[in-house]
Amino acid sequence: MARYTPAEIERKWQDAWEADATFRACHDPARPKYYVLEMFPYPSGRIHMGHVRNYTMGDVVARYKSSCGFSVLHPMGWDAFGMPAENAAMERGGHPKDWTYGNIADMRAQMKPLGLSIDWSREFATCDPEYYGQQQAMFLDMLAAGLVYRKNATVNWDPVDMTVLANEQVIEGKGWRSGAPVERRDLTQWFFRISDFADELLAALDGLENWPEKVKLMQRNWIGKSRGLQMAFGLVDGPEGFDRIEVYTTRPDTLMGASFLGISPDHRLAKALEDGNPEVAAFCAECRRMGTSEEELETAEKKGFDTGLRVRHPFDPEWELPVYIANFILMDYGTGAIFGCPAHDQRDLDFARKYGLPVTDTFVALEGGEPVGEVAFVPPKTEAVRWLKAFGWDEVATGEQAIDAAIRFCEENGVGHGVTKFRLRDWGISRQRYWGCPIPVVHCEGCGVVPERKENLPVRLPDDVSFDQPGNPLDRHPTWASCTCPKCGAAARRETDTMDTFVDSSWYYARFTAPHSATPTDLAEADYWMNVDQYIGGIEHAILHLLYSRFFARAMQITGHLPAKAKEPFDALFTQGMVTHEIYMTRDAAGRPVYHLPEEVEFRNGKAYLKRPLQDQSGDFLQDSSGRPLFANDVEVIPSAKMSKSKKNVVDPVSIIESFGADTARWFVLSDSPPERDVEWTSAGAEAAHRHLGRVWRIANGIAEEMDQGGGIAVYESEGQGAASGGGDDLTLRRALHKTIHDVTMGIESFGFNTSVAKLYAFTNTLAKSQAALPARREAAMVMAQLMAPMTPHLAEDIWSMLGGQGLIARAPWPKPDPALLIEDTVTLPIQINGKRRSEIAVPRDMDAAEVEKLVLADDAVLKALEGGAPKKLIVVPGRIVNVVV
RNA sequence: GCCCGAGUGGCGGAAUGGUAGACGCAGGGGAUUCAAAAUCCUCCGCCGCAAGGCGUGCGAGUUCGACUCUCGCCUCGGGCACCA
Repeated sequence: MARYTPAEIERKWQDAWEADATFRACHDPARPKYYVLEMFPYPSGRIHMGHVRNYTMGDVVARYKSSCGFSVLHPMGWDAFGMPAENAAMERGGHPKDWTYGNIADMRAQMKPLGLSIDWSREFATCDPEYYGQQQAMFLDMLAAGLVYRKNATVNWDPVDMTVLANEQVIEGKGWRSGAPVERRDLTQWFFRISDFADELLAALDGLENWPEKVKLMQRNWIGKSRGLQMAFGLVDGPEGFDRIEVYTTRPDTLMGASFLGISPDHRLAKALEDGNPEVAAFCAECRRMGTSEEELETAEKKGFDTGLRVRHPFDPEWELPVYIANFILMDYGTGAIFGCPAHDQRDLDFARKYGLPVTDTFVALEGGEPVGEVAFVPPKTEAVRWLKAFGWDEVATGEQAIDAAIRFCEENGVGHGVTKFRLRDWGISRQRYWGCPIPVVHCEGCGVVPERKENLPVRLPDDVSFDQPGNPLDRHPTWASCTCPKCGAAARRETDTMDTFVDSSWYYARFTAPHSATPTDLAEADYWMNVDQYIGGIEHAILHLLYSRFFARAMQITGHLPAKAKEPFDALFTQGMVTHEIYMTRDAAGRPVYHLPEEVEFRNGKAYLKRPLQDQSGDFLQDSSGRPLFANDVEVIPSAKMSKSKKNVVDPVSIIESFGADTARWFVLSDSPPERDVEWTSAGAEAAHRHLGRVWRIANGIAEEMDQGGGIAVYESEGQGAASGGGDDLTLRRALHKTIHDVTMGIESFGFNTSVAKLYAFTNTLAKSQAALPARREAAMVMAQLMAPMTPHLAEDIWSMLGGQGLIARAPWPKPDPALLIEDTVTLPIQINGKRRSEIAVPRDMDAAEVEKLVLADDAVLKALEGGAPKKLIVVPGRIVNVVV
């Protein structure tokens, strides 16, 4: 008997699509367009199951929309700049360019067998000079439009490697490679003025109806719009040039509870004090040894240094407060200075207890009203509290009311003014690295910073670089930075910083609409294809990548590279979960964990064993603490975690495709878990998926064989429609089929792919057991193949073709359910007694409530529960449920 | 530390405020087979002989009815501006 052979049919149908150019995106004004985009991958060298899941979801949408008559754009590219290429060059030699392009070739070869409906003619990598040259052109346009500027910013500096470190390269305050304590250092860097757009980026979130609420909320919090009071505390005998400290606070209502002033170690005053005082200098230096990440600042022990300076409270000249330099105050936010109100802020309270500062309650809870001890009293601003120190509002008022009144009071008394501030900071894009897009400016002694001329773009990265010494290879390259000033022609020096790789990924979606245009975009193409109708990617990009892209779309509109309608580039966003796997661990003689790949482990009687004893790199067998070879019954199974190389819990899609085929991998990653949640890869699940596809194929093949015996396809062409009028088993099958069309379609439309898969499983069972006539079963199998086509396209084509379908299933129109077949004549009404299901009755769909009540009251279970009495209440929800309250 | 999310059988999960556990995995029983693989049929939340009772992380609440809504906890995961 014929068998399902994925290796053969997948190759066959991929060739057929290729020959047909099925997935070539076609600018067809006569058809509505649909742009589906998955976040493009970083070319690490291997695709992983997360990629398979991400791209399969996009492929389902792309193929489905194509069947629905849309002209679909579904491109793929590579987010190809970034640190791993340089790390590889440092660790293993070689060149980042070779490493990256080699990885791209490998990953493309691994991806192609998945049978994704991608228009590969639009492929590009962000490290292509063609791409980054256009990015440089846009940078120059943005510079001319005033969207880019330079200022000082703080970086992590490794004093041994003489290099700037990324936050992830700082481990417990030390450089990951050198182990040297990291310092903070100020460098002049390029910034995009994203904070000018803060209010708009915030307001426009409301219009993004098809974005997940959680992503919008995260962005709202990130932008962090706040209304507060900016005011000054007068210094008592401050140093020369300092008579006041400007403070921004969102809680001016607690001003009467202030007990100290805190300033950032990077504050102008702190720097001035450092000069004359070694102790201050030492404290600030210690603060600067911390990393730059917010996480590190917030979790570090809160420390302060009493400057000895005092300020006067604005409401009482006799009331003086100490001024501390504190390690947790960011210079970038507000004014770099705060007043501390320990009673109503936990961090301030911890600080006050540590340094023996007073704690003054300004309000207490309406009930209870205990004074603050070791836990600050921080109720929601909407909660009414009793004020002990109000100035200008009622004794009982909410925080919000008090804040408004406090701002008003302060403004009236000339103490300060209400201001709106944003947490969002400008986007620093300078990176002191080689493998990124060069910033196209020139430093000229006479003219200063001069933009490169557009005709000189791209400013290409030099190929002759080495990574065998510390520092930025561009900076120490003997000739690359030497150039002439575009303005005066004098000898000048190129900017050696490159751009943040987030810049690359902030406009690639626009480039896909015209990937080979000689300008960053082609407005006619952008106008047809934009916006991205469905964007799909990981939740880890919820804030930065998506916010930067939204900013870039606006900047591109201002500089004429995108039409106004593309201001919000992603109409709909879907964030998918990760693929996880169990971790298999043993311990070596020293008790250190040793991790094992899934393929090294086998299961017997529910326990995990190693297939063969472990060897180390030199081939010696590893031993456990008692000297036995590490082998059987030593494997500890740790619950699922994100797949990572270090834990070896990775499953290689290539080996899955080789043993089961792409359709099985695709079917599996779509089944089981809802797309937005993590899915656990299990070999049993993969085998089940494969078994099912084989079953579907066999059912279809059986129908095809019956057809052959009955005279071939032609006989059924004319009878196909006749199936609709058949009664009995034919009708039952067709009802189930049309219900399945409806359910699967709804599942795809709502990103409930797992439920679509479940409905297809269920329908397969129905079809397998159906006694319907051959034409009805043939129709059912063909429609089922169509419904499966977005998920398992090769299998679907094969079934379509063996049952006599015309052309490619990829080009067949999506089936529509017949409404008449969706309505059941009889419905089963569950009967609840006091909310618990106790019985059920079958009634005609449209029976009126009074009739239903009569039947219910005659039901055995109801009679028993009533014990002869009357029900207290009888609720009939027509067509759904009945509840009897006794 | 701050922000966001998720918790349902042995496992992954399903369920417009209306039959909790669809569908799949694992497991039990059976058919087929010399035997096995493959395939097919069937049972399967927990306690209980049964009647019945209990069940959606924990504790309250709203409702005729709550996995679903509200409040308070617990646990796990993601993000925190130079990883991408």
